[in-house]
Amino acid sequence: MSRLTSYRDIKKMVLDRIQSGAWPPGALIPRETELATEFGCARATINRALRELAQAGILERRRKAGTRVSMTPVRKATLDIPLIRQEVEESGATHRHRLLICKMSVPPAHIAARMGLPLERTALHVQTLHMADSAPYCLEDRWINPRVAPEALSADFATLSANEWLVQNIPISAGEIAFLAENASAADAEILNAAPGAALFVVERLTRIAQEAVTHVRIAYRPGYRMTTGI
Amino acid sequence: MSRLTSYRDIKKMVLDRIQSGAWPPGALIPRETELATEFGCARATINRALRELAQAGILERRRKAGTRVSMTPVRKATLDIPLIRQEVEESGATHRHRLLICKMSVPPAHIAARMGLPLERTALHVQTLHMADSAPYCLEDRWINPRVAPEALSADFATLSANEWLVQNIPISAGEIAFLAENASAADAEILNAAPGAALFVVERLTRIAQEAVTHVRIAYRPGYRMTTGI
DNA sequence: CAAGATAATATGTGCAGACATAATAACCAT
DNA sequence: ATGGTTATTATGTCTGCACATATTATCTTG
Repeated sequence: MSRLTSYRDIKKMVLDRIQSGAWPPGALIPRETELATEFGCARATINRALRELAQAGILERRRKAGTRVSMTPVRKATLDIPLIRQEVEESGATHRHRLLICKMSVPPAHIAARMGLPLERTALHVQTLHMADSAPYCLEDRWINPRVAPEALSADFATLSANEWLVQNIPISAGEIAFLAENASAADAEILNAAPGAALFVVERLTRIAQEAVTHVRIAYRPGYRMTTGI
Repeated sequence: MSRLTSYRDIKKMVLDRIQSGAWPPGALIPRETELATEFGCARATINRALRELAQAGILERRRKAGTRVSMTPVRKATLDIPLIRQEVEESGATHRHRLLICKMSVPPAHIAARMGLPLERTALHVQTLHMADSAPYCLEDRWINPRVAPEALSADFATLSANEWLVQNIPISAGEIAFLAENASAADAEILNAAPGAALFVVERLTRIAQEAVTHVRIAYRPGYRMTTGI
Protein backbone atom coordinates (compact mmCIF):
# COMPACT_ATOMS: atom_id res chain seq x y z
CA MET A 1 0.00 0.00 0.00
CA SER A 2 1.46 3.31 -0.99
CA ARG A 3 1.55 6.30 1.28
CA LEU A 4 -1.82 7.94 1.34
CA THR A 5 -0.92 11.48 2.15
CA SER A 6 1.73 12.84 -0.14
CA TYR A 7 1.81 16.57 -0.68
CA ARG A 8 0.55 15.82 -4.18
CA ASP A 9 -2.55 14.22 -2.76
CA ILE A 10 -3.09 17.22 -0.56
CA LYS A 11 -2.78 19.50 -3.56
CA LYS A 12 -5.31 17.44 -5.47
CA MET A 13 -7.77 17.41 -2.60
CA VAL A 14 -7.45 21.12 -1.98
CA LEU A 15 -7.82 21.86 -5.69
CA ASP A 16 -10.84 19.63 -5.76
CA ARG A 17 -12.49 21.54 -2.96
CA ILE A 18 -11.82 24.77 -4.77
CA GLN A 19 -13.07 23.49 -8.11
CA SER A 20 -16.14 21.95 -6.57
CA GLY A 21 -17.03 25.31 -5.11
CA ALA A 22 -16.70 24.18 -1.51
CA TRP A 23 -14.03 26.82 -1.09
CA PRO A 24 -15.08 29.68 -3.39
CA PRO A 25 -12.79 32.50 -4.50
CA GLY A 26 -11.93 34.70 -1.57
CA ALA A 27 -12.75 32.07 1.05
CA LEU A 28 -10.49 31.54 4.02
CA ILE A 29 -9.46 27.92 4.24
CA PRO A 30 -8.61 25.99 7.44
CA ARG A 31 -5.21 26.54 8.97
CA GLU A 32 -2.34 24.19 8.34
CA THR A 33 -2.60 22.44 11.70
CA GLU A 34 -6.28 21.73 11.15
CA LEU A 35 -5.69 20.35 7.67
CA ALA A 36 -2.82 18.26 9.01
CA THR A 37 -5.13 16.71 11.57
CA GLU A 38 -7.89 16.20 9.04
CA PHE A 39 -5.67 14.55 6.46
CA GLY A 40 -3.58 12.73 9.04
CA CYS A 41 -0.20 14.04 8.02
CA ALA A 42 2.49 16.41 9.19
CA ARG A 43 2.07 20.14 8.97
CA ALA A 44 5.15 20.32 6.75
CA THR A 45 3.32 18.25 4.17
CA ILE A 46 0.34 20.57 4.20
CA ASN A 47 2.70 23.50 4.06
CA ARG A 48 4.39 22.27 0.94
CA ALA A 49 1.10 21.60 -0.81
CA LEU A 50 -0.34 25.00 0.04
CA ARG A 51 2.92 26.76 -0.74
CA GLU A 52 3.01 25.30 -4.23
CA LEU A 53 -0.62 26.17 -4.85
CA ALA A 54 0.16 29.70 -3.74
CA GLN A 55 3.09 29.83 -6.11
CA ALA A 56 0.75 28.81 -8.89
CA GLY A 57 -1.46 31.77 -8.02
CA ILE A 58 -4.35 29.66 -6.78
CA LEU A 59 -4.04 30.50 -3.13
CA GLU A 60 -2.92 33.63 -1.32
CA ARG A 61 -1.20 33.28 2.01
CA ARG A 62 -0.26 35.76 4.70
CA ARG A 63 1.18 35.14 8.10
CA LYS A 64 -1.33 35.25 10.84
CA ALA A 65 -4.03 36.24 8.36
CA GLY A 66 -4.31 32.71 6.99
CA THR A 67 -4.74 31.20 3.55
CA ARG A 68 -7.48 32.13 1.16
CA VAL A 69 -8.55 31.16 -2.31
CA SER A 70 -7.37 33.69 -4.85
CA MET A 71 -9.98 36.04 -6.24
CA THR A 72 -8.16 36.07 -9.59
CA PRO A 73 -7.19 32.49 -10.03
CA VAL A 74 -5.88 32.09 -13.57
CA ARG A 75 -3.09 34.49 -13.18
CA LYS A 76 0.16 32.82 -14.06
CA ALA A 77 1.21 30.99 -17.13
CA THR A 78 4.59 29.37 -17.34
CA LEU A 79 5.99 29.44 -20.81
CA ASP A 80 8.78 27.19 -21.89
CA ILE A 81 11.21 29.04 -24.07
CA PRO A 82 12.79 26.16 -25.93
CA LEU A 83 15.84 26.26 -28.07
CA ILE A 84 14.58 26.71 -31.58
CA ARG A 85 16.30 23.54 -32.67
CA GLN A 86 14.40 21.55 -30.06
CA GLU A 87 11.14 23.25 -30.87
CA VAL A 88 11.46 22.41 -34.52
CA GLU A 89 12.62 18.86 -34.00
CA GLU A 90 9.83 18.15 -31.55
CA SER A 91 7.34 19.04 -34.26
CA GLY A 92 8.82 16.23 -36.31
CA ALA A 93 10.63 18.41 -38.81
CA THR A 94 14.32 18.71 -39.50
CA HIS A 95 15.96 21.84 -38.21
CA ARG A 96 18.46 23.73 -40.30
CA HIS A 97 19.69 27.25 -40.06
CA ARG A 98 21.29 29.66 -42.45
CA LEU A 99 23.62 32.41 -41.34
CA LEU A 100 22.52 35.55 -43.17
CA ILE A 101 24.63 38.19 -41.45
CA CYS A 102 27.57 37.96 -39.09
CA LYS A 103 29.61 41.11 -38.80
CA MET A 104 30.38 44.06 -36.58
CA SER A 105 28.15 47.04 -37.17
CA VAL A 106 26.35 49.87 -35.48
CA PRO A 107 22.99 48.79 -34.02
CA PRO A 108 19.82 50.84 -34.51
CA ALA A 109 19.40 53.48 -31.86
CA HIS A 110 16.55 51.79 -30.01
CA ILE A 111 18.52 48.60 -29.63
CA ALA A 112 21.67 50.42 -28.55
CA ALA A 113 19.57 52.23 -25.98
CA ARG A 114 18.03 49.07 -24.65
CA MET A 115 21.42 47.44 -24.41
CA GLY A 116 22.94 50.49 -22.77
CA LEU A 117 25.56 50.83 -25.48
CA PRO A 118 26.96 54.24 -26.43
CA LEU A 119 25.62 55.49 -29.73
CA GLU A 120 27.75 54.69 -32.75
CA ARG A 121 29.52 51.90 -30.86
CA THR A 122 29.68 48.77 -32.97
CA ALA A 123 28.43 45.40 -31.83
CA LEU A 124 28.35 41.94 -33.33
CA HIS A 125 25.30 41.52 -35.50
CA VAL A 126 24.19 37.96 -36.21
CA GLN A 127 21.12 37.21 -38.28
CA THR A 128 20.02 33.62 -38.66
CA LEU A 129 17.14 32.07 -40.51
CA HIS A 130 15.83 28.92 -38.88
CA MET A 131 14.04 26.41 -41.04
CA ALA A 132 11.75 23.49 -40.39
CA ASP A 133 12.41 21.06 -43.22
CA SER A 134 12.69 23.47 -46.11
CA ALA A 135 10.20 26.09 -44.90
CA PRO A 136 11.25 29.23 -43.04
CA TYR A 137 10.43 28.90 -39.35
CA CYS A 138 11.72 32.05 -37.72
CA LEU A 139 14.17 34.84 -38.21
CA GLU A 140 16.63 35.48 -35.39
CA ASP A 141 18.21 38.92 -35.30
CA ARG A 142 20.81 39.22 -32.59
CA TRP A 143 23.21 41.85 -31.31
CA ILE A 144 26.05 40.77 -29.05
CA ASN A 145 27.95 43.13 -26.79
CA PRO A 146 31.61 42.49 -27.67
CA ARG A 147 32.82 43.86 -24.36
CA VAL A 148 31.04 41.10 -22.47
CA ALA A 149 31.44 38.27 -24.92
CA PRO A 150 34.65 38.90 -26.88
CA GLU A 151 35.05 35.21 -27.69
CA ALA A 152 31.89 35.45 -29.77
CA LEU A 153 33.78 37.39 -32.41
CA SER A 154 35.71 34.32 -33.39
CA ALA A 155 32.94 31.77 -32.98
CA ASP A 156 31.66 29.92 -36.02
CA PHE A 157 27.95 30.54 -36.04
CA ALA A 158 27.51 28.69 -39.28
CA THR A 159 27.80 25.34 -37.56
CA LEU A 160 26.43 26.09 -34.08
CA SER A 161 23.62 28.64 -33.91
CA ALA A 162 24.33 31.84 -32.04
CA ASN A 163 21.76 30.99 -29.42
CA GLU A 164 23.25 27.62 -28.70
CA TRP A 165 26.75 29.05 -28.67
CA LEU A 166 25.77 31.67 -26.11
CA VAL A 167 23.98 29.20 -23.92
CA GLN A 168 27.02 27.01 -23.79
CA ASN A 169 29.59 29.75 -23.38
CA ILE A 170 28.02 32.48 -21.32
CA PRO A 171 26.95 31.78 -17.75
CA ILE A 172 23.32 32.00 -16.77
CA SER A 173 22.05 35.47 -16.26
CA ALA A 174 18.99 37.61 -15.82
CA GLY A 175 17.05 39.60 -18.36
CA GLU A 176 13.72 40.58 -19.75
CA ILE A 177 11.53 39.03 -22.37
CA ALA A 178 8.71 40.58 -24.33
CA PHE A 179 6.07 39.18 -26.65
CA LEU A 180 4.50 41.32 -29.28
CA ALA A 181 3.07 41.44 -32.78
CA GLU A 182 4.62 43.26 -35.71
CA ASN A 183 3.78 43.69 -39.36
CA ALA A 184 6.40 42.05 -41.52
CA SER A 185 8.75 44.54 -43.12
CA ALA A 186 9.63 44.02 -46.75
CA ALA A 187 12.89 42.39 -45.68
CA ASP A 188 11.22 40.15 -43.08
CA ALA A 189 8.60 39.10 -45.61
CA GLU A 190 11.17 38.24 -48.22
CA ILE A 191 13.22 36.15 -45.84
CA LEU A 192 10.31 34.39 -44.14
CA ASN A 193 8.54 33.86 -47.41
CA ALA A 194 5.50 35.74 -46.15
CA ALA A 195 3.33 38.50 -47.49
CA PRO A 196 4.59 42.00 -46.70
CA GLY A 197 2.65 43.35 -43.74
CA ALA A 198 1.73 39.89 -42.47
CA ALA A 199 1.32 39.79 -38.69
CA LEU A 200 4.38 38.18 -37.13
CA PHE A 201 4.65 36.90 -33.60
CA VAL A 202 7.83 38.39 -32.16
CA VAL A 203 9.82 37.54 -29.07
CA GLU A 204 12.40 40.04 -27.89
CA ARG A 205 14.87 39.05 -25.25
CA LEU A 206 17.49 41.10 -23.48
CA THR A 207 20.03 39.17 -21.47
CA ARG A 208 22.24 40.72 -18.83
CA ILE A 209 25.13 39.54 -16.77
CA ALA A 210 25.65 41.65 -13.68
CA GLN A 211 23.76 44.68 -15.02
CA GLU A 212 25.57 44.70 -18.35
CA ALA A 213 23.70 43.71 -21.49
CA VAL A 214 25.12 40.64 -23.16
CA THR A 215 22.79 40.19 -26.06
CA HIS A 216 19.57 41.46 -27.52
CA VAL A 217 17.65 39.09 -29.72
CA ARG A 218 14.50 39.53 -31.75
CA ILE A 219 12.90 36.37 -33.05
CA ALA A 220 10.15 36.83 -35.62
CA TYR A 221 8.14 33.70 -36.32
CA ARG A 222 6.52 32.70 -39.54
CA PRO A 223 2.87 33.75 -39.93
CA GLY A 224 0.49 31.41 -38.14
CA TYR A 225 2.85 30.58 -35.30
CA ARG A 226 1.22 30.05 -31.93
CA MET A 227 2.99 29.86 -28.61
CA THR A 228 0.90 27.74 -26.30
CA THR A 229 0.89 26.45 -22.77
CA GLY A 230 -1.45 24.99 -20.18
CA ILE A 231 -2.72 26.99 -17.25
CA MET B 1 23.01 37.58 14.25
CA SER B 2 20.53 36.23 11.78
CA ARG B 3 20.59 32.67 10.56
CA LEU B 4 23.32 32.26 8.02
CA THR B 5 22.05 29.35 6.03
CA SER B 6 18.55 29.87 4.81
CA TYR B 7 17.51 28.13 1.64
CA ARG B 8 17.54 31.55 0.02
CA ASP B 9 21.21 31.97 0.84
CA ILE B 10 21.91 28.56 -0.63
CA LYS B 11 20.08 29.53 -3.78
CA LYS B 12 22.10 32.71 -4.07
CA MET B 13 25.39 30.94 -3.53
CA VAL B 14 24.59 28.21 -6.03
CA LEU B 15 23.44 30.77 -8.58
CA ASP B 16 26.60 32.70 -7.99
CA ARG B 17 28.74 29.68 -8.69
CA ILE B 18 26.84 29.09 -11.88
CA GLN B 19 27.02 32.70 -13.01
CA SER B 20 30.69 32.96 -12.16
CA GLY B 21 31.37 30.00 -14.39
CA ALA B 22 32.61 27.78 -11.57
CA TRP B 23 29.80 25.39 -12.46
CA PRO B 24 29.36 25.71 -16.23
CA PRO B 25 26.31 24.50 -18.15
CA GLY B 26 26.16 20.74 -18.09
CA ALA B 27 28.37 20.38 -15.03
CA LEU B 28 27.48 17.93 -12.30
CA ILE B 29 27.34 19.70 -8.98
CA PRO B 30 28.10 18.15 -5.57
CA ARG B 31 25.44 16.00 -4.00
CA GLU B 32 23.06 17.32 -1.40
CA THR B 33 24.86 15.73 1.53
CA GLU B 34 28.16 17.27 0.48
CA LEU B 35 26.64 20.71 0.06
CA ALA B 36 24.93 20.36 3.41
CA THR B 37 28.27 19.66 5.05
CA GLU B 38 29.98 22.47 3.19
CA PHE B 39 27.34 25.06 4.02
CA GLY B 40 26.72 23.69 7.49
CA CYS B 41 23.02 23.13 7.18
CA ALA B 42 20.51 20.32 6.91
CA ARG B 43 20.07 18.37 3.71
CA ALA B 44 16.44 19.44 3.64
CA THR B 45 17.57 23.04 3.28
CA ILE B 46 19.86 22.20 0.37
CA ASN B 47 17.07 20.15 -1.12
CA ARG B 48 14.64 23.02 -1.09
CA ALA B 49 17.13 25.40 -2.64
CA LEU B 50 18.09 23.02 -5.43
CA ARG B 51 14.50 21.99 -6.00
CA GLU B 52 13.43 25.58 -6.55
CA LEU B 53 16.34 26.24 -8.88
CA ALA B 54 15.35 23.15 -10.81
CA GLN B 55 11.77 24.39 -11.02
CA ALA B 56 13.10 27.62 -12.47
CA GLY B 57 14.86 25.61 -15.17
CA ILE B 58 18.35 26.42 -13.97
CA LEU B 59 19.23 22.97 -12.68
CA GLU B 60 18.26 19.52 -13.82
CA ARG B 61 17.95 16.79 -11.27
CA ARG B 62 17.54 13.05 -11.58
CA ARG B 63 17.59 10.43 -8.90
CA LYS B 64 20.84 8.67 -8.56
CA ALA B 65 22.26 10.59 -11.51
CA GLY B 66 22.68 13.76 -9.50
CA THR B 67 22.13 17.43 -10.17
CA ARG B 68 23.59 19.28 -13.09
CA VAL B 69 23.49 22.80 -14.44
CA SER B 70 21.00 23.05 -17.26
CA MET B 71 22.42 23.22 -20.76
CA THR B 72 19.51 25.44 -21.77
CA PRO B 73 19.18 27.78 -18.85
CA VAL B 74 16.75 30.47 -19.90
CA ARG B 75 13.90 28.17 -20.47
CA LYS B 76 10.95 29.25 -18.45
CA ALA B 77 9.19 32.54 -18.28
CA THR B 78 6.33 33.07 -15.90
CA LEU B 79 3.74 35.41 -17.30
CA ASP B 80 1.23 37.12 -15.13
CA ILE B 81 -2.14 37.17 -16.80
CA PRO B 82 -3.73 40.07 -15.02
CA LEU B 83 -7.31 41.08 -15.11
CA ILE B 84 -7.55 43.70 -17.80
CA ARG B 85 -8.93 46.19 -15.34
CA GLN B 86 -5.88 45.80 -13.13
CA GLU B 87 -3.51 45.96 -16.05
CA VAL B 88 -4.99 49.20 -17.27
CA GLU B 89 -5.20 50.79 -13.87
CA GLU B 90 -1.62 49.90 -13.05
CA SER B 91 -0.52 51.84 -16.08
CA GLY B 92 -2.11 54.88 -14.50
CA ALA B 93 -5.08 55.11 -16.84
CA THR B 94 -8.74 54.76 -16.06
CA HIS B 95 -10.36 51.53 -17.13
CA ARG B 96 -13.75 51.49 -18.78
CA HIS B 97 -15.43 48.86 -20.87
CA ARG B 98 -18.22 48.88 -23.37
CA LEU B 99 -20.43 45.91 -24.02
CA LEU B 100 -20.70 45.55 -27.79
CA ILE B 101 -22.45 42.20 -28.09
CA CYS B 102 -24.21 40.01 -25.58
CA LYS B 103 -26.52 37.43 -27.06
CA MET B 104 -26.94 33.77 -27.86
CA SER B 105 -25.67 32.79 -31.25
CA VAL B 106 -23.91 30.06 -33.18
CA PRO B 107 -20.11 30.25 -32.81
CA PRO B 108 -17.80 29.92 -35.80
CA ALA B 109 -16.91 26.34 -36.56
CA HIS B 110 -13.33 26.50 -35.33
CA ILE B 111 -14.40 27.84 -31.97
CA ALA B 112 -17.19 25.31 -31.62
CA ALA B 113 -14.67 22.61 -32.41
CA ARG B 114 -12.20 23.84 -29.86
CA MET B 115 -14.90 24.06 -27.24
CA GLY B 116 -16.23 20.65 -28.12
CA LEU B 117 -19.70 22.01 -28.86
CA PRO B 118 -21.95 20.34 -31.41
CA LEU B 119 -22.18 22.31 -34.65
CA GLU B 120 -25.09 24.73 -34.85
CA ARG B 121 -25.49 24.69 -31.06
CA THR B 122 -25.83 28.22 -29.76
CA ALA B 123 -23.66 29.69 -27.05
CA LEU B 124 -23.51 33.00 -25.26
CA HIS B 125 -21.45 35.48 -27.20
CA VAL B 126 -20.04 38.44 -25.29
CA GLN B 127 -17.91 41.05 -26.95
CA THR B 128 -16.38 43.76 -24.82
CA LEU B 129 -14.16 46.67 -25.71
CA HIS B 130 -11.78 47.63 -22.92
CA MET B 131 -10.49 51.18 -22.84
CA ALA B 132 -7.62 52.94 -21.12
CA ASP B 133 -8.83 56.47 -20.54
CA SER B 134 -10.60 57.11 -23.82
CA ALA B 135 -8.36 55.02 -26.09
CA PRO B 136 -9.21 51.44 -27.08
CA TYR B 137 -7.03 49.00 -25.18
CA CYS B 138 -8.17 45.57 -26.22
CA LEU B 139 -11.11 43.74 -27.68
CA GLU B 140 -12.41 40.75 -25.77
CA ASP B 141 -14.44 38.24 -27.75
CA ARG B 142 -15.87 35.53 -25.57
CA TRP B 143 -18.06 32.47 -26.01
CA ILE B 144 -19.61 30.89 -22.94
CA ASN B 145 -20.93 27.36 -22.81
CA PRO B 146 -24.48 27.74 -21.45
CA ARG B 147 -24.59 24.14 -20.27
CA VAL B 148 -21.76 24.76 -17.83
CA ALA B 149 -22.52 28.31 -16.83
CA PRO B 150 -26.28 28.82 -17.16
CA GLU B 151 -26.24 31.65 -14.64
CA ALA B 152 -24.19 33.67 -17.11
CA LEU B 153 -27.28 34.13 -19.27
CA SER B 154 -28.82 36.41 -16.74
CA ALA B 155 -25.69 38.21 -15.62
CA ASP B 156 -25.31 41.90 -16.32
CA PHE B 157 -22.04 42.22 -18.18
CA ALA B 158 -22.50 45.92 -18.66
CA THR B 159 -21.49 46.64 -15.09
CA LEU B 160 -19.11 43.79 -14.31
CA SER B 161 -16.94 42.59 -17.19
CA ALA B 162 -17.49 39.04 -18.37
CA ASN B 163 -14.03 38.04 -17.28
CA GLU B 164 -14.51 39.33 -13.77
CA TRP B 165 -17.92 37.77 -13.55
CA LEU B 166 -16.58 34.38 -14.54
CA VAL B 167 -13.67 34.57 -12.15
CA GLN B 168 -16.01 35.28 -9.29
CA ASN B 169 -18.71 32.81 -10.21
CA ILE B 170 -17.02 29.83 -11.78
CA PRO B 171 -14.61 27.73 -9.75
CA ILE B 172 -10.97 27.54 -10.72
CA SER B 173 -10.25 25.23 -13.55
CA ALA B 174 -7.70 24.10 -16.08
CA GLY B 175 -7.24 25.14 -19.65
CA GLU B 176 -4.90 26.20 -22.38
CA ILE B 177 -3.59 29.57 -23.39
CA ALA B 178 -2.04 30.62 -26.67
CA PHE B 179 -0.24 33.73 -27.81
CA LEU B 180 -0.18 34.69 -31.43
CA ALA B 181 -0.19 37.54 -33.93
CA GLU B 182 -3.02 38.34 -36.30
CA ASN B 183 -3.69 40.99 -38.88
CA ALA B 184 -6.58 43.19 -37.82
CA SER B 185 -9.76 42.41 -39.71
CA ALA B 186 -11.81 45.33 -40.91
CA ALA B 187 -14.08 44.94 -37.90
CA ASP B 188 -11.19 44.66 -35.44
CA ALA B 189 -9.55 47.71 -36.95
CA GLU B 190 -12.69 49.78 -36.74
CA ILE B 191 -13.30 48.88 -33.12
CA LEU B 192 -9.71 49.24 -31.95
CA ASN B 193 -9.21 52.39 -33.97
CA ALA B 194 -6.31 50.79 -35.84
CA ALA B 195 -5.34 50.49 -39.47
CA PRO B 196 -6.85 47.47 -41.24
CA GLY B 197 -4.22 44.75 -41.40
CA ALA B 198 -2.28 46.11 -38.43
CA ALA B 199 -0.49 43.39 -36.46
CA LEU B 200 -2.40 42.65 -33.29
CA PHE B 201 -1.11 40.72 -30.33
CA VAL B 202 -3.73 38.10 -29.52
CA VAL B 203 -4.25 35.91 -26.48
CA GLU B 204 -6.62 32.98 -26.80
CA ARG B 205 -7.71 31.14 -23.72
CA LEU B 206 -9.82 28.04 -23.37
CA THR B 207 -11.04 27.24 -19.90
CA ARG B 208 -12.34 23.87 -18.86
CA ILE B 209 -14.02 22.49 -15.80
CA ALA B 210 -13.72 18.74 -15.59
CA GLN B 211 -13.05 18.22 -19.31
CA GLU B 212 -15.93 20.39 -20.41
CA ALA B 213 -15.21 23.75 -22.01
CA VAL B 214 -16.57 26.68 -20.03
CA THR B 215 -15.43 29.59 -22.11
CA HIS B 216 -13.27 30.50 -25.05
CA VAL B 217 -11.90 34.00 -25.12
CA ARG B 218 -9.86 35.85 -27.69
CA ILE B 219 -8.31 39.10 -26.58
CA ALA B 220 -6.85 41.27 -29.32
CA TYR B 221 -4.71 44.14 -28.05
CA ARG B 222 -4.24 47.50 -29.63
CA PRO B 223 -1.26 47.79 -31.99
CA GLY B 224 2.01 48.33 -30.15
CA TYR B 225 1.06 46.28 -27.11
CA ARG B 226 3.91 44.33 -25.51
CA MET B 227 3.55 41.61 -22.93
CA THR B 228 6.70 41.55 -20.87
CA THR B 229 8.25 39.67 -18.00
CA GLY B 230 11.60 39.03 -16.38
CA ILE B 231 13.48 35.81 -16.82
C1' DC C 1 -11.67 57.32 23.09
C1' DA C 2 -7.37 57.16 20.83
C1' DA C 3 -2.65 55.84 20.59
C1' DG C 4 0.76 52.90 21.77
C1' DA C 5 2.46 48.69 23.98
C1' DT C 6 1.75 43.77 24.38
C1' DA C 7 -0.01 39.21 23.63
C1' DA C 8 -1.66 35.78 20.53
C1' DT C 9 -1.40 33.21 16.34
C1' DA C 10 -0.89 31.46 11.35
C1' DT C 11 2.47 30.90 8.33
C1' DG C 12 7.66 30.60 7.27
C1' DT C 13 11.64 28.11 7.86
C1' DG C 14 15.25 25.05 9.83
C1' DC C 15 16.87 20.43 11.62
C1' DA C 16 17.65 15.48 12.22
C1' DG C 17 16.27 11.21 10.98
C1' DA C 18 13.88 7.75 8.32
C1' DC C 19 12.26 5.40 4.41
C1' DA C 20 10.83 5.48 -0.77
C1' DT C 21 12.10 5.44 -5.48
C1' DA C 22 14.43 5.70 -9.69
C1' DA C 23 18.34 4.97 -12.10
C1' DT C 24 22.95 3.72 -12.48
C1' DA C 25 26.69 0.49 -11.64
C1' DA C 26 28.27 -3.93 -10.59
C1' DC C 27 27.80 -8.56 -11.00
C1' DC C 28 26.75 -13.02 -12.77
C1' DA C 29 25.38 -16.54 -15.80
C1' DT C 30 25.13 -17.77 -20.40
C1' DA D 1 30.81 -10.09 -25.01
C1' DT D 2 25.77 -10.02 -23.71
C1' DG D 3 21.63 -9.91 -21.37
C1' DG D 4 19.43 -9.97 -17.15
C1' DT D 5 19.59 -9.63 -12.03
C1' DT D 6 21.04 -7.36 -7.90
C1' DA D 7 23.29 -3.85 -5.13
C1' DT D 8 24.17 0.82 -4.59
C1' DT D 9 23.21 5.55 -4.33
C1' DA D 10 21.39 10.44 -5.08
C1' DT D 11 17.36 12.53 -4.93
C1' DG D 12 12.30 12.57 -3.29
C1' DT D 13 9.41 12.94 0.48
C1' DC D 14 7.41 12.47 5.18
C1' DT D 15 7.60 13.18 10.23
C1' DG D 16 7.90 15.67 14.49
C1' DC D 17 9.74 19.23 16.57
C1' DA D 18 11.47 24.00 17.38
C1' DC D 19 11.84 28.65 16.72
C1' DA D 20 11.27 32.98 13.58
C1' DT D 21 8.40 36.49 11.78
C1' DA D 22 4.64 39.11 10.35
C1' DT D 23 0.15 40.48 11.54
C1' DT D 24 -3.86 40.82 13.95
C1' DA D 25 -6.23 41.25 18.28
C1' DT D 26 -6.20 42.82 22.83
C1' DC D 27 -5.03 45.33 26.58
C1' DT D 28 -3.22 49.44 28.80
C1' DT D 29 -2.75 54.13 29.63
C1' DG D 30 -3.13 59.02 28.99
